[in-house]
Amino acid sequence: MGKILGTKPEFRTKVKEITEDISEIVANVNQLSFEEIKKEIRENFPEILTPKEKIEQREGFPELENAEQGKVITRFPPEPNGYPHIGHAKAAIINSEYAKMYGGKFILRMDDTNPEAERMEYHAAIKVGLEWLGIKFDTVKSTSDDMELFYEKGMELINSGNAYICTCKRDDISKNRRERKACKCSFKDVEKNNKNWEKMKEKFKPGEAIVRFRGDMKADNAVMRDPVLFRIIDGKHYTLGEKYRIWPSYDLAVAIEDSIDGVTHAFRSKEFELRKEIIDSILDALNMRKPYQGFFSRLEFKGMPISKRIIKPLIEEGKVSWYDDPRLPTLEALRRRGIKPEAIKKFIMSLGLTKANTLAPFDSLEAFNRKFVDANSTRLFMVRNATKLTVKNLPVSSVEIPNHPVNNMGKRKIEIDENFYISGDDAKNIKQGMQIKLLGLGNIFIKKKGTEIEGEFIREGDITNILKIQWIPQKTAHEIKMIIPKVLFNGETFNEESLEELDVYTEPYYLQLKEGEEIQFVRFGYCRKDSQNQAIFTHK
RNA sequence: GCUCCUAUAGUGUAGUCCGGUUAAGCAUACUGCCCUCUCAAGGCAGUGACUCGGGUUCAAAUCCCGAUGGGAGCACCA
Repeated sequence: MGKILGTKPEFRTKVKEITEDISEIVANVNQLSFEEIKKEIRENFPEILTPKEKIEQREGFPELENAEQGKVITRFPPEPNGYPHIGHAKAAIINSEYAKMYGGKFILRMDDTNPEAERMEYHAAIKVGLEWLGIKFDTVKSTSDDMELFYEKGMELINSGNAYICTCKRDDISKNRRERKACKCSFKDVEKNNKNWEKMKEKFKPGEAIVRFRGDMKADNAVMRDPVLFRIIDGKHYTLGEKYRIWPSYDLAVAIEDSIDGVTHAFRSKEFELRKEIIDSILDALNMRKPYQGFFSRLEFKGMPISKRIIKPLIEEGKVSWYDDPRLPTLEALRRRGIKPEAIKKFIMSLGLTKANTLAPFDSLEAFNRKFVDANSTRLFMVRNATKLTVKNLPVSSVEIPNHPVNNMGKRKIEIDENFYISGDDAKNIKQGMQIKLLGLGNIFIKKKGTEIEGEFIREGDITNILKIQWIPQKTAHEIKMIIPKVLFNGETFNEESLEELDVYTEPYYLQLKEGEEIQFVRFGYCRKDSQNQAIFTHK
């Protein structure tokens, strides 16, 4: 019924009549046996039997409103006040993808209007992180490049009566906001405001005076209740030093920057949603062009804190090593862990532009990553909880083993004698009298099982349904530390077992791999070579 | 407390604006089978969802009202 009305809209006005017809037909059909129905369909409506065509999935993000090919400008405005993490990646990817989608421009703008928080170190880390992600910008700038412009626009707002200088105490301002009451400063005339503005340049101390936008103290949206436009900060700015002491607030800076930079579409995370109104109001008061503002949900992984507030104490207490600790969701940590930038991008694209809260489990990122990593990670043997195995009658003194099961990644030669290590877990499953296969080597008959195992080479062994295990020759075994990162927090509590460290043996070929290369330890999982003596577990 | 945002399988989402062509698509997870000198990858199949209660309508995941859960804002941070 729905289908009929959907495909033939002309029937919609005659719904009553059709309903009767349909019930009659359905009743008739129901009289028929299953076989008869089948026959009827085959003879008269064979198209029903052909499988449905797959619905085309949209590639990338949804289309934008008011977006013209070649004219979209987006931007990513991080504050250089910390190391970049997966949340930054989301904002950067969404904005840059839209620019790409419409053949437009993408701006990186360091949002540095709070000298107390910002540092060159973070500025650099953000650039490194974005470069690693493969994000390219057409323009790189800093908000602080435009200080003179902010002053000019600030004066304009003061002179047009859209802004005033407030010398109330912080607590009173906050109280008035809550009670939706204007303070006495709001009634000062333009002349007085101009005088106070001059005084802000030297005389007033930080905290004694601020410039406020004349919003609406009665507004339901609390950020509209005369927000701050400028405040005095005496700290040393990381690039401008002590040149300025009056700094624009986020609202003013973002509004003006996006407008003059020609940004057409600005995407920010959801917590800024209420600021849309104030930004539009400021631009209206200045008669400046308003960009479209879009919002998306914050991205966090379950049990992996993003905020410095939580991470910093962990570092100080030595619970995590540094911002690149593989348990953290910083870009540097994800890189060390073996997550590929392409996977991060795909993953973030898959989350879409929803405003619903996202607390993604790490597995979905892992699934994307596995696909990128599988094709070119070297397969190597590695054993843990090593148990000794001696094998008699070996016909060869070395074997060549391919580095990848399907792709041509070369072979490696392993020298062998009768002494091997195998994994303790495998040793447990081995019983006297059984046959096992040492991968790439051949079948072994188990003659004796004790704390050590003794076996004998068999030329023609079983192939199916026997234990196939990896091994390491004792004489060339290379010991490395295997680091297995796990979830940092279970709910609110720190997971004391979040970092497992294993001493394992691997092949000497490990030493020839480049640092940072992805390896799949056979029957264990994907790992990234962190150094000659350490590997980090990426995922299964 | 006030205000705003949000709600689709275990998880993440598509669809919602503009009700019908969807017995709700995809990914991941899980299960089973195939392939396999890895417990990976690959191939095939399967389980599984529209928060709840009203209303409008011939027809509601989709529109309206209410409730409930989750998140955010009420900074001289961004």
